[in-house]
Amino acid sequence: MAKSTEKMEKITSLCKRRGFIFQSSEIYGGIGGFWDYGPLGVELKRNIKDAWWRDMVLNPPIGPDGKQVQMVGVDCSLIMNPKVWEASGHVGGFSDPMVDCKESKSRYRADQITVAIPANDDGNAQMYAYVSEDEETQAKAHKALAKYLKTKPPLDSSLFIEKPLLEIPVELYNRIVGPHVKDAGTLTEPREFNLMFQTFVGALQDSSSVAYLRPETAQGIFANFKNVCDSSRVKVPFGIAQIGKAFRNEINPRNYTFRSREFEQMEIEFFCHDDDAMMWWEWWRDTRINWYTSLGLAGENLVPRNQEGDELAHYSKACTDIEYRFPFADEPQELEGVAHRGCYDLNAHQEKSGKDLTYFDTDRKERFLPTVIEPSAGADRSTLAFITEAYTVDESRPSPELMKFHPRLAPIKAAVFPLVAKDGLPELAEPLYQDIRKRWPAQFDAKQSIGKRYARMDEAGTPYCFTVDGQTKEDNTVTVRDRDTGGQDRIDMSRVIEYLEERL
RNA sequence: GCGGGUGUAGCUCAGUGGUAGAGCGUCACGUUGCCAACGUGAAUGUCGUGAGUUCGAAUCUCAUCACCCGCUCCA
Repeated sequence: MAKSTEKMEKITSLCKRRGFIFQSSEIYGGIGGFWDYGPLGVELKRNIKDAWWRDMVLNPPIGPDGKQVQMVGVDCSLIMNPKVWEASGHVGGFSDPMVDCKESKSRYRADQITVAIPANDDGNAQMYAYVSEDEETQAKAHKALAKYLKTKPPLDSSLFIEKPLLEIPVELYNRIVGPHVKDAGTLTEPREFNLMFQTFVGALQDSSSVAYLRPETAQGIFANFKNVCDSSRVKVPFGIAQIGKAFRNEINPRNYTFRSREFEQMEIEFFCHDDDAMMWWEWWRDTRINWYTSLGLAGENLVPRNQEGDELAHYSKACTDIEYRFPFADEPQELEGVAHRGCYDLNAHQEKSGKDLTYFDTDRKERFLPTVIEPSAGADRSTLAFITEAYTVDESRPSPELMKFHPRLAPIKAAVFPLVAKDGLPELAEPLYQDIRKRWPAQFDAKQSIGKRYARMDEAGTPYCFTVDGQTKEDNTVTVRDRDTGGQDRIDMSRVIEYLEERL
């Protein structure tokens, strides 16, 4: 087994054991692509989302123009008018039924397959499928059918009929020879490959009530562009941010929580004049990279990658994927995309809705459709990256596994221990604990040996442990122990809050 | 979606047809008193799920679900 796989298994095991991440509905055998956060995981993820909101929305860095960056937030519904997804391009084009060929591993659009059937079909005859309007596979199918009918090509048109694949009952598929194979029965039944989750709005479940769980949070922002402009006194350039759940029916969920079917996004749509767009794009790219770095995703594992040429959407001028080297893959995997989207989205919604979404810039005396820069981050992917980055094995320690979370992200900020559970030490430690927990998530532990308690906190990633001992009774000092070094300092008990404040 | 592997206690795993196990963790009591210490005791299992074969299935067969690995896919 690869070393990296072993590391990933150690991480998943610790995450389960300590209550970071559980498989969804585990007692019923789980469900593919869905995950739950446990008591420590929910704090960690919440800290990540809070840090993002604080650092990007409430107090973003100074902009590339030297001015404060205007940011506001929204929280949109998961289900929107289905026309939103028609405008965005998520419906249509990708909802065709597909058939797979088990033998050739090819995948075809079912409505593009034609089947040649012997005219004198006795109920057992082989049928030959080809890709409609594809001369090569058509010729191959006709030739094979001629051979099957024991006649010489060219095949007489009276000897066979042709039907679209979708008009042939699925029960007969075992008699169909696929376009790129020699034997019958390799085609699967047609399946929908639309990755959007469908649901129904209202109690009557018919086609008029079909709706979708959003596959991204971005469209709620675009749909509310005008509302935000009209209600919040923002002026272009400005950004709208949203954190929320999104859903995609991933064909193949994999790699722990990385490719989940239900996931949370942290998205910004930043609206600016096209003239300034590249400047803002570069600024957001750098800002986002710095954000990850400042919270501990430093070094070689964080890899910005510029999309080039064909990879870029046709409307996009630039896009950088911020990627991370996870232990489960050789190639870095995307945490966030910082995309220059032109005015594609607003334009699409303007056309579909018939509503004017242009913006009048009073400084420029110009009416235009703003260009959008979109830093779109995965909250669960970031969480997994921070977990992976924090996971450390130090064989020289009595308890080798520890989580080196950045103090801002640590689920528990501090722990308070009486060195022993007697001699009045718990009574001394208790008020300190009560003091700390008013400000930060903290734990009190008087059970078992002191070493075990430190070790437990190391696994949870708690950066600081305060221990009340015999000397506390004499001079009111406690020891503070650092998670990463194991080193200890003595500080006055009255300085503990101050000590934490300086570091959190 | 295809192929391979795995599934037994919270975690790691042993258990090849005949009473459900170990280590670690958890809890209690005692001891100790700054780094998963020691002793004693305890709790914890739909053996992934469902069918089948059998007098009898964790074990054999089939199906199914989940996870892992390699392809594939990822608008």
